[in-house]
Formats: sequence, C-alpha cells, structure tokens
Amino acid sequence: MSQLPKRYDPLVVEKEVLDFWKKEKVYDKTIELRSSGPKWNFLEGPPTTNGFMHVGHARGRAMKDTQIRYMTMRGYDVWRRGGWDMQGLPVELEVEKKEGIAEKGLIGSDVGMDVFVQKCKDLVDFYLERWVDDSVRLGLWLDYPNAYQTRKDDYIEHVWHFLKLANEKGLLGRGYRVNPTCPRCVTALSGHEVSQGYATKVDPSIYVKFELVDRENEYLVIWTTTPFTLISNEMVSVHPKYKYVKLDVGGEFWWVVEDLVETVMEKAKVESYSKVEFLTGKKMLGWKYKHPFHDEVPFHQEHDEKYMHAVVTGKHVTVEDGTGLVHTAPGFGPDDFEMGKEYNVPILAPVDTTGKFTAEVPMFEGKMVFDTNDEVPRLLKEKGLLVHEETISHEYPHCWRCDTPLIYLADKTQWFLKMTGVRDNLVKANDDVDWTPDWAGAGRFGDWLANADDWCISRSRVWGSPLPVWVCDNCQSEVVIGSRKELKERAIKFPDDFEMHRPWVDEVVLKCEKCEGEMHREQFVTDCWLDSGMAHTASVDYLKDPSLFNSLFPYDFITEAVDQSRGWFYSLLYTSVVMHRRAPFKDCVSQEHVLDEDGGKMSKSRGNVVWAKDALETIGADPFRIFMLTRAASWSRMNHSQKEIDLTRKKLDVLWNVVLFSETYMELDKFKFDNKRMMKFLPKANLEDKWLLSRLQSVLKEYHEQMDKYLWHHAGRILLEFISEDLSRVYLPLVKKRVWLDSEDPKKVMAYDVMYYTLQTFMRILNPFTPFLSEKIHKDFLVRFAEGQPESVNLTDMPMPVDNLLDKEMEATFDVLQELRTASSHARNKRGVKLRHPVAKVTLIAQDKDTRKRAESLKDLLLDDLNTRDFESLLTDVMAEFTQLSVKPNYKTLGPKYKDMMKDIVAQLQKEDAVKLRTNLETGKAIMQVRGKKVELAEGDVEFEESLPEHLSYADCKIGKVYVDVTRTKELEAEGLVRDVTRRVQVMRKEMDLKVEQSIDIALHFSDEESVELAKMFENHLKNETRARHLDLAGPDREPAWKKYSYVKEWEIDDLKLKVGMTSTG
RNA sequence: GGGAUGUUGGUCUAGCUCGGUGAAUGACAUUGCUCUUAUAUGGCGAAAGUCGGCGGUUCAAUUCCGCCACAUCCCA
Repeated sequence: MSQLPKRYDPLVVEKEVLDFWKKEKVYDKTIELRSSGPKWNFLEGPPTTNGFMHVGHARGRAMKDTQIRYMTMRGYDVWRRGGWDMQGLPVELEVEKKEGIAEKGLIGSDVGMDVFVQKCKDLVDFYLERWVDDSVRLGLWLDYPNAYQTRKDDYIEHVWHFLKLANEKGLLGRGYRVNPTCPRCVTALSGHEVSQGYATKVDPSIYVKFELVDRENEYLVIWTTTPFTLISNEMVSVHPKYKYVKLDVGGEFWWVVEDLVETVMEKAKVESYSKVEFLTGKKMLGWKYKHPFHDEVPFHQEHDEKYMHAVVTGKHVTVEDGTGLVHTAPGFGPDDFEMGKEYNVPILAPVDTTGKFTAEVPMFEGKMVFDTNDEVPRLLKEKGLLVHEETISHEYPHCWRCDTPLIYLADKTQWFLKMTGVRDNLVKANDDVDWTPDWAGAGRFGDWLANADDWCISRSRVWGSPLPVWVCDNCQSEVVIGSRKELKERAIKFPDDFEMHRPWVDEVVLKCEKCEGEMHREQFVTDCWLDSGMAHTASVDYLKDPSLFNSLFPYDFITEAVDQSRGWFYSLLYTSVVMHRRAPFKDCVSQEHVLDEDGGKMSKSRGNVVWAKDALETIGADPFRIFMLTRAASWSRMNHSQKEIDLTRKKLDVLWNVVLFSETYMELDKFKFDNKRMMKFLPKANLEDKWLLSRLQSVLKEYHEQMDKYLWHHAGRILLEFISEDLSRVYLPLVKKRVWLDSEDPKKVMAYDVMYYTLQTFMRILNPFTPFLSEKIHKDFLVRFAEGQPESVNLTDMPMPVDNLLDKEMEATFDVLQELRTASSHARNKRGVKLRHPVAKVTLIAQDKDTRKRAESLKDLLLDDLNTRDFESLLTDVMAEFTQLSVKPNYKTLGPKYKDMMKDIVAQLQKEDAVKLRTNLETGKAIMQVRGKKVELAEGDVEFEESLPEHLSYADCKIGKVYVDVTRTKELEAEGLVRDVTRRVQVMRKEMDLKVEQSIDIALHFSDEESVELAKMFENHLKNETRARHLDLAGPDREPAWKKYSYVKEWEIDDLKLKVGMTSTG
C-alpha cells in the first residue's frame, strides 16, 4: 500500500505518473473509452521543428492540453492529431550555419542541393524528437504517432492541389514584390535576415533640382542617399499636410518644405533668398517635372501616365532630413513601390539580381549600381541640376552572410494569391468564427483582413514545398500541376528517385501542350505558411480519402499565439474559404507571448530564453501549467518568473496537505467511502458539511461556465481559491475535532464521506490543469478509500453540479461566519486579547433580519469558533448606550475666530452633552453659551471621538457591528491558561515525532501558585487534549522528578514561566 | 518606416469589449499582534499609489482625444 510522501514534490510525482501512464497505456484507454462519444475536433497548429520548445510554446501547449482533457472527461471523442511544420527558411539558415556554408551563400554549387535537403531533413527530425519529448513531459496528450508532417509528399500534394484550384479560380498570378536583395549572393532576403544585418554605411548625400514643366524657371529640390536610383525615378512625394515654400534664389525659384528652408539654403550656400509663395503639399499634386535622365533612358520617353514624373502625396514624407520632397523610385524601395501602385505609375527596375544595370539603361549597362554613385552626381552637375553634394553615414541593411550592402529591388517574377474577389468571403467566413476574446477576431483580425494585400507565396529557397508551376522555354505558357499523378503523366523526363522537393522536382521536364516545347519548373518554393495553412485538409489525407475530412470539418477548436493572426489563422482561412467556402474552425482562442522576468522579449541573442525542458525539470509540469493558465488571460502577455510560480505552487502544497491529513485519519479508521450513506445521513450532518458540499456545487457551476467560454484563467483561479479559502481555511479547522471521535461515530464518518466526496470531485475538475498531481492523488488516495474507482482520473467523467446539494442559504450563512471571525479577531486584536483566551460575550448588531437569523443559526459553532461564552445577535444597537462620546476642539478653525476666548470655549465644550451637540450640528445650529455670549459652532470646528467602556471592544464589518465583551473572570483565565499549556504540549509532542494516538506522561511546573490552581480547574480537559495518562502539576514550592521524563522544555507565557516534562508511554 | 497592443503602490497583478460619482482588487516583500498535533501555512491589523509622461475636451477623467517615452508583436 503506497503512502503519500510527507511533502509534495512535483518532479517525483510526475516521473511516477509518466511511468504509470506509459505502463498502463492510460492514454489509449481514454481514447477507447470515449470512442463512441460525440466528436469534438481539435486542429493542432503545427510547431516549427526548428529550435527547442521554450516556455512560451509550453504555455500554449498547456492550454491545448487543458482544453482537450476537459472535453475528453466531458465524454467527447476528441480528435487530436499532432502536427509538425518542418519546412522553411529558419531550417535552411540553421543548416547553412551548421555546415559552414553561410558565407559562401550558394547552396547548389557548394554541397549539392540533394545533400543540403538531406541535412534539412536530419535537422527537423532531430528537433521533432525533442519537441515530442518535451510535449510528453508537459503532459500534452496528442496523437503523436499519426502526427502530420508538412514535408511529406502526401502533404505537399495537398498544397499543389490547392494551388491548381486557386489558379483555376484565377487567384494565382505573378506580380511585383520589392525584395531586399544581396547582389553578391544573388538572392532575396527575408525581413528577419535583413534585421540581422544593419550596419553603418557611408553614402553620398545629394540635393538635386528637378525642373518643373509649365512653370517658368521653377524647380523641385529633392534629396537622396542612393544617387543610382535617380535613374528610375518616377515621382516626387510631398506630404499632403506640410507647408511648402517657393524660394527666390537669385532669379531661380526652388520649392522646399518650409521647416527645412534654412538647412537646405545653408548646404546650397545660398546667402540671400526670399520666400515668395506658400502652398500645402496637397495643392502641389500632379505638378509635372522634367526627368533629369529623360534623354538617356528610353523608358522615360516611352511612357506618359498622369502621375509619371509628377508630384504625388504620401504620409511617409518626413522633415527630419532632406528637403521635404522625396525622390520616389517604385523599383527601388518598399514605400516607393506602394506609391507607384497607388498612383498607377509603371515600375522601372532596370537592375538584375546581381546588382548590375540592364540594357534598359544603355549608358550604365553592365555596371554595378553602387559604382554609379559617383557618376550620377557628375552627370547632374554637368546638367546644372546638382544643388549640393556631401557624404553621410547612416544605418543601412547589409547581407548577414557577406556584408554586402543590400539593394531593394522590385522583382516581377514573384507569385501571388490574390485578394480580389476573395476578401469579402474571408471577412464573412471570419464572422462565423467565435473568437476568444471576441475583439481579437472581429477587431484585430477582421480589420487586418479587410486591408490585407495579395499574399506573396513564392520564395527563392530550397527547403520547402516546390511551386508546381512549369513554364515553356519556347512559348512561355504556364501550367499549374495539381498532383504527382498528373505530373508523371505529362512528364517527358522524370527522375527515378523522385520526391516532391528540390532538386528532384526541378529535374522533371514537361511537354508544352501548345507548342510542344520543353517546360521547366519555376524555381520557387512556397511560403511555409501555405503548408501549415492546408492543415485542415492535408492533415487528414483528404486526397486519398475525403471521408475522414468530412467527419471532422469544420474543426471545433484551434488556439495559437497572436503572431499567427497574419500567419496560420490567415493561411488556414484563405485556403479553406477558397477550397471549402467556409472557415475551417469554429472557435479560436488567441494567446499572447511569454516574456522574461522583467517583461523583456526572450531571444537567443539576449540569452534570456527559458527552455521548456529546463522549466519542467526544475519546477515541474503541474506548477508550471497551473501558473501559466491562471496567471493571466490567454490573450494577455505575461512574464515568466520563478518566484511567482513558487507562489502558485504553494497552493498545490496546501492541497497536498489537505489530502495528507485526510489520508492519515482515514487510514487509521479503515474508512471506505459510501456515497449512499453520505446522502442518507446528510440531513443530519453538521453545518460545515452541508456548506462544503454546497460550495463544491457552486464551484462546479462557475468552473463549467468559465471552461465553456475558454476562460481558463478564471476557471483555474476558482479552483485555487477553493483549495485555500474553502477547504483549507474554513472546512478543515472545523472538521478537525471530529477526527478524534470514536471510529464508528456517524459524525466522524460523515466528515470522512464529505471530505472524500469533495476531494474526488475536486481532483477531477482539477485534472485538466494539473494532470500529474490529480492522477497521483487519484490512484494513491481516492482509489484506496473507495470501491470501484477507475485506475486513472482520466477515465472518470467530469462531475456536474448536483442541485440538491446546493444550498445558497447555507453559503450565505457561512459568509456571515467569515465576517464574524474577521470582526471579532479585529476587536480582540485592538485589546490584545488572544484568541486562546475565552471572552465573556460577543454581540452582533446585524444589519438586517436575514443576517441575524443566519448568525443565530451558527450560535453553537460560534461559541467554539470565536472562543466566547455567549453569543447574541441583535437588530438595534443597545451597546451604543455604553458608548462614550467626547468632543475635541479643532484649534485650527476655532482659534482665529475666537482668539482669547479659546480657553473658556474649550472648558465649556467638555461640559456640553456631546451626543446632543453632535445631533445639533448635524441637523442645524449648535450654540453654546460662553461668558454670557453665544458661540455658534460650524462644521469642522469640533471633532467627535467615540470611546467604549473598558470591558468592551468593537469592530465594523460588512454585516453589521460586532462588540466583544472582554471582561475577565477566574474561570475564563483558567481556560485560557489551559489552552496555552495544551498548545505547548502539542508542539512538544510534534517535536518528539509522536503519532497522534500515542499517549504520554507529563509534568508541569508553574512559576506561580495561582496558575497551578487555575490549571487544576481544567485538569481532565488538559489530559484529554494531550492524550496524557498521568499528569503531575507542580507550583513554585516543588520540583517534579525531571529525570523521569525524556523531553523537558521551558516556556514563557507572558509573565508566567512554565517548564514541561514529557515522556512517551508507548 | 507603417500598423497593433500594453504601461495600475518597492515587486507582480484584478478591474476581460462597449465615452465618466467605490481615487482602485489581491498576492509577495516590510512591520505589530495572533492561530495551529495537515500545511517551509493561516488569521486580524499597519505602512505603501498624482492608475507611464505632457497637453486638450468637460462641471468632472485612471477611465475620452492628441502627442511623447518605453516595451512587445505584425508588416515592410
């Protein structure tokens, strides 16, 4: 028979429970048990198998498990297939770093793409294993053996299937995208890569004037640090709200933003100028200018759109530097690109990915763009357009691999999934989703959806789902392939060891249906969000057999962190709306991130990441889980703090000790729980029994309400509060005395039954939060003291509230008890009367009849609990009669008014009837006669002080006023003393490590004779309480035979000195 | 650079969304007293805050608006 250890050690408990689950296949049994239940389907958002699980991931996964366990115990057959997102850039980057090919940049030529891909596979396999380990350790019960993997051919085929479908619907197409590009590595970089590589760079800084058309001798003055981009300038942006000024500069007119006039003039070395005209930016819209390289670049002669070579307005314009007129080249910058789109100006991007000008710019063809940074200003100078030239050092993005400065390049070969025609459907589908919290969906996500751009899905990468587009070398016609079968059928070249990854898929050559030419694949992989976004369909192998899909779709529940709004939530929604015309999930819970102890972001570079494995191995999964779930709402960010987790853990300690207490006595009395017996005798049960059972029902009710709304933090807090407030603080102290009754006493059996029933119910509702602790207590406590318990708490049903155990009146009564306890403690405290010393009487002046009735019903309990000889509850305050009201003058206000009369006024105030005076002041005029004169008191002139007679103490509380009569009598003194002594003997028993049933012999030696007499009055009581067989009471005149006693200790009780000798008698 | 969210006593936090009379919940730490043969616990008190900074709207703002600072996220 396994006993519970004296102290709760999560690590030991969890290790044991993990073994138990494994050995007894408990997970499989729960699946089997619920297999005929109604379906509830969870769609796992696949973690990226790159890097280890940190506490932020673990928080989200704890939430998932809590919800899943809850639904399982509610009787649902829960679909919970695991999933892993295994492709994408981060994997490639790590492999590049590991293999030392980062600097070299070119994967294909260095290690061979097939080798590289194999390394990627090895890496994700490595991480996958760790993720499963950590998830199991956390207690997350997912279906791991059948987990979907986005890198499998079967999975990728769904991505292809989708893209083909999207293409048929006209949603797939090419478009422009401005990419930060490294000309040396010849590759576009992701935002993440760009942010790694900011460094100081020295650049030219030139001020250039553009001649305005149809305005005589007027120029726009612009500024740039990348002169080469002037080649493809298309517009000049001004801020619509800023004020621009026309300057007369010695016969020429220059336009500059007003704020920067002086700066620009100083740089241009213009000493005398005058302001001749002011305009706000928006008035300048549409002004045409002559492009400085109009004659050199043919492109600029071939087009003439409305806003080409014209002033446009944009809010990205600042007056921090430059001239307030921003040179805008849509082919060379993200902001510029947006402006180009907005004003419908064609994009000139005459630079290839190696950073060299193309034939579109004859004068620079084949030249590296940065190398023309000197030449451009020279040409401008020749044309007389250069206003000023200098250099500037600023932060500029560089390639993180080779430190080459990046170029922002518009690339027109990218592939997009379009928003046109889909947006409304997305918004509508999102409306059907129940979001927690609701504003995350309707607001945050909804707003974003309404403004979302086309989704660029192509990536110039290797380790990802290949874009299934083949292009004819000859006639440029394109085909989107939807499956392996289709590919094979159309292939004229197909590798034997084919798989749906580069490089194998690149080797496939198709025959063009139009011109019989050869078709080769577009060498892109897709955005990995598209992979995970197909999870609704791909994770259940829809293409092979749609029946499983049909039984699951749409899924009941998903939950991920906020950053998935633009990621997974979106990609799921888009693909599903296109394929299945509705959102793939019904309920979605948004989570926030976990920050470090100081609220800072966790990142590898800062070295403040807390890995899940470490957290679980130091604090344990249960304390971690319940902390993460109760600390904050799922959608609020939180800080990870060991100190705070320890505080939460203490509540679990308390629960453990409650169980330990119950176990100790139930074991002693060979108790077996009997539900029928409990229900039968319940009407005769003690108040606290009925109360606890009712509280339990209320807890159940609230718990389920919150769980139904996915408000785990509320549900969890309700549980923690029940442990410390109700069980530990209220019920246990009340029930303690009953465990000393005879083992057959029905009152004692009732206490055990109630305790057992409560703990049984409680461990079940706690299980979703702390599955290890609940399982341990279930199998080593609950199973022992009742027949017919299932072997695991996970095989039990979630308890629901039982109405006939609910007694709101009883709960209200106990609230009264709580208030009385607080108030009488307060009142005692004021007078320094210890609780151990009985008082003569406690009187409640109740605020209403109900309160009074409730207080009266508690009388027996209160006498004991408040340690009072008498308790009375009244509706009118008879004690007020004893209250003495005294008046105090307020010298500050009276002094200035009456000056030398003050002394007499103060004297007269003492003589006045304070009660009368106060009434007069409150109702109207308070007038005193002083030295024959009338003195009228104003509000604030005097203060009243209430004082009670010596024997009364008083405290206020929510339900009324409480008076405590602290009159001392000999008997009360005696009782107090005996309790003081008893307490110390008990402490000594504990120090001797005696079992509760062991008896003892004691000797007590008091330093004064009076105490001996007092003690004698309660000798029997004292013997009973301490299980003493023989008691020797001695005063100052005699010393007991101390040698007879194995443990002797001296105490001080206020002025009294007490020496106690004690020995065990077996 | 653009957008989103947050900033409450020494520390951590409640007050979850909707424009206004409880100057604000609890915990930790500090401190006085006290209870306890389940508890490295509990109880009653004390002390502690201009609800990030500045400006505005109003009779009135922690709660409304604007700006700024800091932090986090997303997009570029």
